[in-house]
Amino acid sequence: MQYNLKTPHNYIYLMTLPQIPKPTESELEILQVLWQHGPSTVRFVHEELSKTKEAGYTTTLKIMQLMTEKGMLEADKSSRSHIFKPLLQEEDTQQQLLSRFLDTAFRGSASKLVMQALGNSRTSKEELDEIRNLLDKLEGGNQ
Amino acid sequence: MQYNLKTPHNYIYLMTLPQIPKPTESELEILQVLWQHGPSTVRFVHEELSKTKEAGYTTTLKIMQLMTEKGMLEADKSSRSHIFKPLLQEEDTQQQLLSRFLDTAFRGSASKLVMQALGNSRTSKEELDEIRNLLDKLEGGNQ
DNA sequence: TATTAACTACGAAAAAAATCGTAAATAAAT
DNA sequence: ATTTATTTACGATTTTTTTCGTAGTTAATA
Repeated sequence: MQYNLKTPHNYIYLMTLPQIPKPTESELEILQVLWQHGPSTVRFVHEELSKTKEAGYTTTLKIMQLMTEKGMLEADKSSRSHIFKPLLQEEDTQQQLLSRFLDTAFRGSASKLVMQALGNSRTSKEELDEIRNLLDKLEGGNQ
Repeated sequence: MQYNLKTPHNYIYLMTLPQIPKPTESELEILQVLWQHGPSTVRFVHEELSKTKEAGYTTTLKIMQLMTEKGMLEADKSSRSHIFKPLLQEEDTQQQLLSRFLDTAFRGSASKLVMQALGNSRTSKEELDEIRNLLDKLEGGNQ
């Protein structure tokens, strides 16, 4: 089952669904690999993580097994190398994390966060234009 | 001593300063109170936190003491109720947390983060204009 | 002055995350 | 058919973070 919070009547699901705990940083790293590359084996995920991080294979395995217990992943065990797919949607999770991060790190000020994010990272002209479009839309509808 | 990463020659300090560990979420909550209200007693911080959170007084005390050991806070012990002030600057810390969050949650895509942040929080016209100004500046200097 | 209240110090424990070793099973290679 | 390699299962340990109780000190109050 996928937790897609954007289906119609999602408020009903939101109330009845078991609460998905916030992924830890290690869990998020694993989710990123799965979101980016699709359902994968532990081996693959571990290789990906090893590019930027030092960790034992069984550590990655263990975390992924725990994530499965927690309902974050689903394991297809039909072949020997189990294939894990994320049950959390990337955007939903990002939204959830962002809203929390915004509160704890920026005391809820989205504009401060945005200013810092833009100020300190090279963002392409295309992306900046995209943001400008969004601004237009927002200012139009706002007041 | 204040860790102001924006002083001249900060690269020298950056290399010689002991590494300040990333504050945990509880630590960040405490820092927020201190940043917002200035140097404060444990009692005050604890009262503030209690508005939104359940926790024992000694818990807050302990965390603040640990933060002092770690070099995040400085305690003025001249009066009985110690007065703690943050040694981490708000903006520096936010920048550090943001850059990490950007990587782990948004795989480094600032524009995605910005779009989601703006899309899902009511931001005033004034703030939107401020962001637009920044966009202008960025696109000017970019290419 | 005696009692009560508010603090800090400190240790210990509980909870949450991450790490790792080893055994058992399965597949692949020789 | 053996041997070797890969994989999962699982328990145990370590590390980090949070929580709390208690003792001792200082200040305030009766």
